[in-house]
Amino acid sequence: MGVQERQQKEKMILDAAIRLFTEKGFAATTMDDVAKSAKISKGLTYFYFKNKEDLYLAMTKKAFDELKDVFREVYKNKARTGLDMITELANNYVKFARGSRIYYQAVLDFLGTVQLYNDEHLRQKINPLILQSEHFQKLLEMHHDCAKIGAQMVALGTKDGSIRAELNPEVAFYTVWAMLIGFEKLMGPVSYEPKDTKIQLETWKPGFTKLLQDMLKGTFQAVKVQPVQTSLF
Amino acid sequence: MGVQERQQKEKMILDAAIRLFTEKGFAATTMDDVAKSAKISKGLTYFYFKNKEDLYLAMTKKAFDELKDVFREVYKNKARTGLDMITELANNYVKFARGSRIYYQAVLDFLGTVQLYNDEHLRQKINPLILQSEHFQKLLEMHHDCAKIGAQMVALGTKDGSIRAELNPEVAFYTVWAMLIGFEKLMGPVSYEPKDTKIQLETWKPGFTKLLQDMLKGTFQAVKVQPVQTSLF
DNA sequence: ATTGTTTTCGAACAAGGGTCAAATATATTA
DNA sequence: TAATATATTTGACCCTTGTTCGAAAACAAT
Repeated sequence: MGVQERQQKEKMILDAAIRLFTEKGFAATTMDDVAKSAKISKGLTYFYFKNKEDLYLAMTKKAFDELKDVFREVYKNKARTGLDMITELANNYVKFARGSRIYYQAVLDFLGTVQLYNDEHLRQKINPLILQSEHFQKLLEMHHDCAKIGAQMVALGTKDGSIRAELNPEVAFYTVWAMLIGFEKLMGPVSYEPKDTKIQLETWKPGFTKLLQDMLKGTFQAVKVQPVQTSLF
Repeated sequence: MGVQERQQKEKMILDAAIRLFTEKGFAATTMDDVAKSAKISKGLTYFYFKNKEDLYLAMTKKAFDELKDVFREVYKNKARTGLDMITELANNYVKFARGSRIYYQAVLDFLGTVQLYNDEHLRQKINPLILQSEHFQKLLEMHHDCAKIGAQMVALGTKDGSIRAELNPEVAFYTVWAMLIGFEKLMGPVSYEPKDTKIQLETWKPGFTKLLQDMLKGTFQAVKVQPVQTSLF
């Protein structure tokens, strides 16, 4: 069995797993399910993957692949301002989160794990070796790649004047990213907000986008406009 | 055994559970652990709590209690601008997230759950009854309370001039909250950013805060202030 | 004292993740 | 080709752990 076929088989199993994770969630998916779905014995899945978490990490890698694609795809079309890029990225990021829930979940879980290992207290206990693992380093790198592309977009914006020149691209982009992560998280509760509340999905999304753009370009532009308006009276 | 004593006992168990969740994490904590730690039999824990998740939800309620306190505590001191309040809230929110990891984790998990049930596809499968459960409704309400206090702060800010008057308080506050959630999530990876990267924890935190404030007050205020400062020279 | 109710326990069940020795298939060598 | 080494595959089995349940113990009411 060549390397070719081995990877083929791995992919079969992983695909089955992802399908099941998507349908029933990670916890509710048993290794038996995966094996059955891939038409092999349970034991064999442990031949190709160390354990259930390993399967999840493999999926996480695919998730980051797709996420990176989202970033790259937006970055590709350079015939517009940096702010436009960021705006489109924001839209596509949310689309990605919605469209590939398990993938997005995997990405967030990874961020959570990293965060966990920053805690002195917890680093010892749970599983001290993950941080060094290949998986982990690779994922961290992919995350970093995304951030780099995003920062590039902001950098372009500062040059073409669509984004405040004084902003540090990395800092600004990480902040934008933070907004997106939080937006997606709060989306749920907002949908369940009682009817009498002023915030609703329909009002939040455009409001959020506006604020995001304001933050990047500043209200500086508005100031230039305002005097003109005042002078009308 | 009066209601008094029953609640006492419940609290004993819950406290034991929380202690263990904190130390070893939810997954690694067994019901045996909890029982042993509370000095009762395993079966009895199921008399007081429906199951392990019920225990977690009980903890989530306490988590939201504390979170609400964070909001209230900041809101209490009214002798300052709305923007100052939001700034302090941001600091305390992050402090809370760091200081009470499991509590914060529980809050985020809850948001995740809500989000899950917005998905047509998933709502059917996993557990269709949680949404209607008392727990769930109560938690949603507590979340909503926090949002209301936060929006109040922004509203104050729009009145005292520290925050752009044209902002919708609810929209603006939810956006701030989103930023905080994302900030905390991205904290981990940022700490692990390779040394050659421009973003580091030390640069991000102040940069983030600055952007948050810029977003709320716009650069408009800065324009008003600047002339005064300039005239000093 | 007797009966009913609440609390408590510990044994047992079932599900599921993970292991392993043996069997089967495949490749290599003589 | 036969024999041997290696790689793949299986299914039975172990072990942990969440959860259930019947019965004992403690307590309250009659």
